[in-house]
Amino acid sequence: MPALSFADRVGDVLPLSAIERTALAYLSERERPLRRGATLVRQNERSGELFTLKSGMMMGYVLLDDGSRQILRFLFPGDLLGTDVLAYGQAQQTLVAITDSVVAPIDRILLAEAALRHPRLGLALAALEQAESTAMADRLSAIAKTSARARVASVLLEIRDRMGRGDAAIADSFIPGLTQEEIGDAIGLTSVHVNRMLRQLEDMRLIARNGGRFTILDEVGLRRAAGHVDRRAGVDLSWLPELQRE
Amino acid sequence: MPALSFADRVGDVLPLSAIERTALAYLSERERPLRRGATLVRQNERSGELFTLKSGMMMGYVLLDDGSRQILRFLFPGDLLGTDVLAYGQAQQTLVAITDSVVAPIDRILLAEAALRHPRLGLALAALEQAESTAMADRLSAIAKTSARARVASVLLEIRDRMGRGDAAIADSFIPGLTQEEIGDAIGLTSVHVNRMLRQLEDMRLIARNGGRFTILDEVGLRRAAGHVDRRAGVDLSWLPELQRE
DNA sequence: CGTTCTTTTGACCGGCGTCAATATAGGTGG
DNA sequence: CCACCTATATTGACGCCGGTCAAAAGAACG
Repeated sequence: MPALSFADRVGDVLPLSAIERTALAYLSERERPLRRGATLVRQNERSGELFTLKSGMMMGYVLLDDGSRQILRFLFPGDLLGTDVLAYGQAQQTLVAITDSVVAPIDRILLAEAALRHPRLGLALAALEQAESTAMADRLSAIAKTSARARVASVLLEIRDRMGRGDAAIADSFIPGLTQEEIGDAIGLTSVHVNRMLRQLEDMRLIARNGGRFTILDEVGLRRAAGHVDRRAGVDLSWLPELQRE
Repeated sequence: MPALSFADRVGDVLPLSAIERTALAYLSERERPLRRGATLVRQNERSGELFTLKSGMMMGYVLLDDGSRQILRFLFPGDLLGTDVLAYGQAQQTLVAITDSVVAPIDRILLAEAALRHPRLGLALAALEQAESTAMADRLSAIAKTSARARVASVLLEIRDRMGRGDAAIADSFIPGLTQEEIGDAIGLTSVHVNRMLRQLEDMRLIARNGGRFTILDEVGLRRAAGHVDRRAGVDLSWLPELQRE
């Protein structure tokens, strides 16, 4: 089962006391459904909320001066969205639903108050931000140093892994639900070249495609084609000192 | 004057009470000098400390499977280094001194205890991490979408801006102290091509070079060549609710 | 004052973007 | 349920940006 609520996500990182968990659950009681293609937050828009993605799939991107779009991350259930409102007065990226989705809004002031009452939450947030930074560093390295084919293979594996976390049945056959243009905007390629690379991977018998459905035929080979992007260790806050006052 | 201590850096983001400031100052009392080229932390090394850079210039990089190096960030006085030990048991990047430098180590357990006693610190840390993520997103976008010339122009401007923060006299003439290979490793180019782009910028009368010294001849032109990398807003935590218990 | 690192320049070429044409799918109104 | 219409996918031709290889000239350092 995927982590769906905010409390679950923080709890992945840090064992929460019952009191902490209750405080967090209180923050994200509401739910808000989004249609495919709907914009949740617009870049540079002033906002005082962040969100948890409860179901569906979304993306965060920035628009560059030349009008092109850089997709920074794909978002899956359990992910925190729009955390930039913690540090900035306005959103730093646009958040759009790729499929029909449900998010739970969290008011940043309520969140801050919870963190002031339960100080471990602030550190857990810092750790989650750190993990996000590290993931972004991996993507940056991949874009800067690896070939188009490796990047396409890599993004396929990532999507599969992250979709699969919700449904173990999606072992090696899945429907990304992304256009080739979106894939390209995420990894710094044109849609035309993404298409060529997908054909190559197909010709190499690493994947098969049928309609929108992808099947991984040779996971080891695909992973090798991706250039061995070893997954980093998970967040670990077990070293945190205990301090009563709960 | 640049922010040099950890308390100063956090204080940039959040007005600190005297008690908070004292608690932070206590964390980074020691100093540790580093020779040019010295490695402070090695990737994948287990560590329980983070650092503030008090003087000098450093860089953080990762080594990729093909043996190449991706420089993730250049570090200047006031910056926090090695914050990944907060979320991970081991360092996620290698930290090396580019010039002779001085760092102040901060024990992560002591830092965590301080944050548990002064909860606003945890949120400030989260905000600083968020800012780092945003900066990395900018670099990723630049590497993915802009030309080699724009990236070189951009990194020159960034280095100048960040060096200049320490010494206002360094308005438009400065010595980066980076090899062209290091510049290339930061922006995803070979040193050969960095050299070609520097020559182009010189031929365009945007910059001049003399030994290791760079002079910006036409800042507007250089900024245009860099592709209008608009600086994002600074971190702002003024919305944080007050909550006694200090 | 040699040795090694860095810079500089030229020749060459391949990966990926651009442009364009066609096929296919999805979605909408009638 | 069909006709139309737009978004997406696919493929080919062509060209350029930036990598690779190589050689030589500085520059730094013991």
